[in-house]
Amino acid sequence: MVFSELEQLFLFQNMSPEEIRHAADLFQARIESVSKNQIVVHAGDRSEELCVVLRGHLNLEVNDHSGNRIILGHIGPSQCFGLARVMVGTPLLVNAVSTTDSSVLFLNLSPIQDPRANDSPWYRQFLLNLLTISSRKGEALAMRSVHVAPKKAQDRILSFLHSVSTEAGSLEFTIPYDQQQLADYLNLDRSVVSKELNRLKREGRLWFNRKLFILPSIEGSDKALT
Amino acid sequence: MVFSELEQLFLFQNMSPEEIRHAADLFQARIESVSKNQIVVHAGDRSEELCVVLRGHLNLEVNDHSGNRIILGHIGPSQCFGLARVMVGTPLLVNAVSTTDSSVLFLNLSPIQDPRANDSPWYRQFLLNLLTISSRKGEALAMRSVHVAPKKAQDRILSFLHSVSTEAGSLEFTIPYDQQQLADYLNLDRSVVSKELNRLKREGRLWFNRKLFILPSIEGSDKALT
DNA sequence: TTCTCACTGTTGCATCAACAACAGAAATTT
DNA sequence: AAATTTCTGTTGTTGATGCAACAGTGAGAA
Repeated sequence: MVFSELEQLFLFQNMSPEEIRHAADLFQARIESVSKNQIVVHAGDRSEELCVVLRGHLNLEVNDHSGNRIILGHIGPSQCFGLARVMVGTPLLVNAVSTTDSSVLFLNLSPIQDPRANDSPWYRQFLLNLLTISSRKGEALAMRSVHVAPKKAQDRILSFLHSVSTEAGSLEFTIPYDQQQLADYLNLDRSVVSKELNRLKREGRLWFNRKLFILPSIEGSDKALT
Repeated sequence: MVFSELEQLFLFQNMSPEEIRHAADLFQARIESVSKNQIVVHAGDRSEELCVVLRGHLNLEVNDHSGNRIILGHIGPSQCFGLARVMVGTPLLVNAVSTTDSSVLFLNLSPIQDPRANDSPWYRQFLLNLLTISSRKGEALAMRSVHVAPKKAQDRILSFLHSVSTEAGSLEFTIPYDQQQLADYLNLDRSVVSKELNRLKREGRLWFNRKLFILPSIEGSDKALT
């Protein structure tokens, strides 16, 4: 177990290496390597483990009962998922699918509910970190809901791209999805995504190549992209 | 301030009346009454208050930049919202709109982040309760994402209704939305919702009146509703 | 009771996304 | 380098949804 990389995680923010070691011990921390396109955790899973991505990328996917794929979000390095099922006790709603080779940290949080377990001084900080993480996840889901809301494909795409641009703090950015995945994230057909992206490119309203995007500096006035 | 009703809240689960009093004091608890159709908290609000509905009903709404209304969810008695903005520090994404006369408890959570603030024994329990609440909110948002995903209006409606039925533990249940609100929740046009609901009723696949719904006991075999 | 207003039912039309299908380009693999 | 696979671009057709508009119904207020 390499503890040094754990210190970088937001999950352990404001905790000393010693405290992190305690936590890792209490929660039976283990690290797993997974190759591309594996289901890291299956929907319906009931284990009480929190999953933290150390390296690589995962998508959270639901398989509609009509067989369609819904992508609810993306989990990058230092982000995590699976908290809700520990706290609420419901089975995992999504498949967590690796889109690259990845390594994932698993923490069994069952002791978290046990009243006798902890008066450790770090415990309070750890709960605060979890709370922040959970809140961020909620915000991300709410943002997706907003991106998916517009009736027209163009508006959905632009809503998403502007959001990513803002988060990145730059007009040039990469998105974590290829076109098919973007379509599944925005609840659109892939052909429509391709069509609209290329229309926007033709009209000079953005430039893109694969997962790299550039938005014009001032909306509608910059023809440098054409 | 009526503390007795606070003891019923999940937020204060496993806390003694004394501890609840302490918490209410620390977080400057106050209760506000609001009449129907008021915006209880505006989108963009940056206060650090957690809001708990004591009586009445609120909807969480976003106003699309195209002027369309998106309903992200419903807040009933003992449920709460506004946690994310306290933890993450982002302005509130939604308007919280009362759909009935309501009373709302406000708790200023700013001290939650302050390390010196608390070694109170109840603090850990309070954080756990917040964590559970936050997780539930996330689950609700994820469920909505699934309900909104199907391409056909019928499937969205049935996905939502079955979900409410399951939560209610009964085939007879009421939904917290009228037709226009349901349409905004499912990202559909109201005329389509009306059309599809009545088609389903005609086909005996459900019965409804206003906000009351009844689903047949065995999918597709029960004609008692016709 | 009557009046008013909010909610619901229904229609026609135009539009846009879904779907299937294929061709070309780019990236991996061998 | 060649081969294979994955991703992207593009095209028709179809059908469902969006939209606007109005009528009917029921609930609540005066």
